[in-house]
Amino acid sequence: MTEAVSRPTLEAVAARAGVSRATVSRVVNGGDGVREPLAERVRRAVEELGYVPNQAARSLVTRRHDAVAVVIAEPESRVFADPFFALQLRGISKELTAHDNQLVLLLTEGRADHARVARYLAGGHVDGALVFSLHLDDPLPGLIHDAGVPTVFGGRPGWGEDARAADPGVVYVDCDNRGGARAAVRHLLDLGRRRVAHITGALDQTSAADRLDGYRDVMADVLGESDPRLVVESDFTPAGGERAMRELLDRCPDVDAVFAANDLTALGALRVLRASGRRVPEDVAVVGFDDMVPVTEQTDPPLTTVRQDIEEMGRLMARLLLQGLSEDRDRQRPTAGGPGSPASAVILPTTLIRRASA
Amino acid sequence: MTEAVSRPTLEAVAARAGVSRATVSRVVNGGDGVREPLAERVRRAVEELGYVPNQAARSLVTRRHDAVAVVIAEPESRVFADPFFALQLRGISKELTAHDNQLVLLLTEGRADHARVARYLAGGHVDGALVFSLHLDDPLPGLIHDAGVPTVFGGRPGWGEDARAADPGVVYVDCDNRGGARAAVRHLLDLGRRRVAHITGALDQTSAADRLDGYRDVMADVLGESDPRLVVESDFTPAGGERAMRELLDRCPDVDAVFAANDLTALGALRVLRASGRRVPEDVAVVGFDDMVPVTEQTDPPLTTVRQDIEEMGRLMARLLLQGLSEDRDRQRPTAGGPGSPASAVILPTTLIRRASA
DNA sequence: TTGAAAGCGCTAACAT
DNA sequence: ATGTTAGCGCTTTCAA
Repeated sequence: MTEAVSRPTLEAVAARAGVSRATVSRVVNGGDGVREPLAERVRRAVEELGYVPNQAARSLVTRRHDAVAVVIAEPESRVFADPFFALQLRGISKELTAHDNQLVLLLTEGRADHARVARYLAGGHVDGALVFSLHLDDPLPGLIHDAGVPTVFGGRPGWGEDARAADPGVVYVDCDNRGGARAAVRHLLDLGRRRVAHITGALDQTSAADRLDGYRDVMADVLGESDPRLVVESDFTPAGGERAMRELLDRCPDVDAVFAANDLTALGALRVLRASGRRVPEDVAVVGFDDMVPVTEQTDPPLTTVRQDIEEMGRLMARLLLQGLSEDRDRQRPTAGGPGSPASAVILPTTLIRRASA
Repeated sequence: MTEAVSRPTLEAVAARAGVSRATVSRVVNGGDGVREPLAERVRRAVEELGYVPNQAARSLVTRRHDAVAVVIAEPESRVFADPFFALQLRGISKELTAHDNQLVLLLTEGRADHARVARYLAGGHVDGALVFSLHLDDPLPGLIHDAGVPTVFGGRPGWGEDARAADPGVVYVDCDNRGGARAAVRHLLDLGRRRVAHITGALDQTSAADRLDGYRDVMADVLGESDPRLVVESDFTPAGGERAMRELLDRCPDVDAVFAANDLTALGALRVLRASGRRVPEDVAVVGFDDMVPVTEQTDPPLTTVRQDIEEMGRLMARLLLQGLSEDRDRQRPTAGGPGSPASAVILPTTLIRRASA
């Protein structure tokens, strides 16, 4: 264990430079209003002593932390098996870093942790929060709201239209799940497929629900009523995809296309299709969602999918939050949301990426 | 954006409960030395006001933060494509949470970020640091040492025996890379294979170097001098594994076994082997390293590999750090390392997991 | 432009 | 057992 020494204070720097603490403080924080020769002396003293401001003391008076919490609420930790979160984190980290903010990661392993997270957020450790992967009945939004921390959600929060209307200040970033799903299904129909199935994601998440809606939109539009047996519920994992695909082959052996709720699910489906002797795309065409390149380019055959720019979503969430924070500071009052406030939802577009699987 | 309100202070709670700030402080921090009726009154006041202690103020006086930085120094962000980090993070997060510590994640996207990280660590935001994925010429250990933050490294730091000797306080957790590699290669030889190749990891990391050493140990032992063309340098990624395997087939078409530096590499190798028409394990046996179950169980054929308990490593790193911190506090002085100090290296065992690929 | 001084909210001696 | 008080290191009026 490396040693931890007590660091010099403003006071020490001031003494060394022969000025007051106030002057040192000014220099350290941008230094306007301090004449050059003096400022230089202070800078040298800072350098010589290796002075680094004590953040706790600073926060105590400024009430800023330059830190943002990232809350990932994935009970049955799919969290990291899925590159999805990783990519968002990357985007967030980049944006925060660019604005000299720190990232405090709060992983919740289930209900038990919610109180802890709420307490932390209420504790005023961070200036704001970025929250992911909410589920329908998640108590977190309520707790976070009560904690009074400016928050941006990743993905449309799912606590119902009523609550949504009651709290118009909610800000979130999402991709056009429904539109992307429509494009995928339309593509399959354009290919001449008629028995187009859908393996859903975890339906307690809005992304999964929205993709299902998109699928239904197009099926209903083009084919009139669609066969409900063609929809199998799953959970965004490869194993779930396998299970679902098996069930699908069982109930509808004549299926000729599958739209999977994400690439990981498609991966599982592909495996089962191959094992069952079906050729992709000749017998069954497959489309995924997300476009995790390491996955989609290396499946056999390479996966046609709906791309969303996940890293950009992360970056955008962070940007929105920081922007909101600085606006709050400018007007000395937190934003309450409402019509005049920053966009309360940013929906990123999706693109269909054609590869060999459909 | 949700609103942010100004929270009640100790003072307010004290007023409401009709006691002094000190008493409230005592109750809030465990409450020994306060008689029950009073304590109860305080607790009620806390409850009614929704009081949450201001962490900045507390840290200012206690010099504790109950927060630990996790530094992941992976320049060319393989960071999240590889479940490895994710698993470690999980372990760390669990352990920290159990001890009411927060996790501050510092991702570095290259050299440029090192100064920032160093500044942050020196800024006294966190009580300690957990540092991963160092490379041979990494300046980070030096910077961290200068910052004077208690640190535990993940994986044997690689800055040479000299520096290592100069700083005996270095603590790290690693798995028995060399021993694991030996077991893998011995297994292949036991299978009767004689042209056993090794696809290395990124050799600027000690884990890769140690696995290579293990391979060489056994090859030299059993076969005497081994053919250097059987070793191909790679980088721990699937794409790297593919490249390396192609090169290997090129130079040694008679190869009958491959020990890959990790599972991801093995994945790439398997693909190339299949594409080349070789059967696994009949023509070429393959062994990986790590045992990322989602990968190893779903390759075709399932991958024989050397298991290390990655999550446990993370947990252990955190535990070691927290332990060191509390000891430091007990003796009022940071640990300087040395013989009397806590274990300076914990090496976790590895196990060979036999599946179908070898 | 610079300095003096008053806190920010909390803990920890020290009194009582 | 409880209260009083003195800071922790910093920013920020307010005077000079």
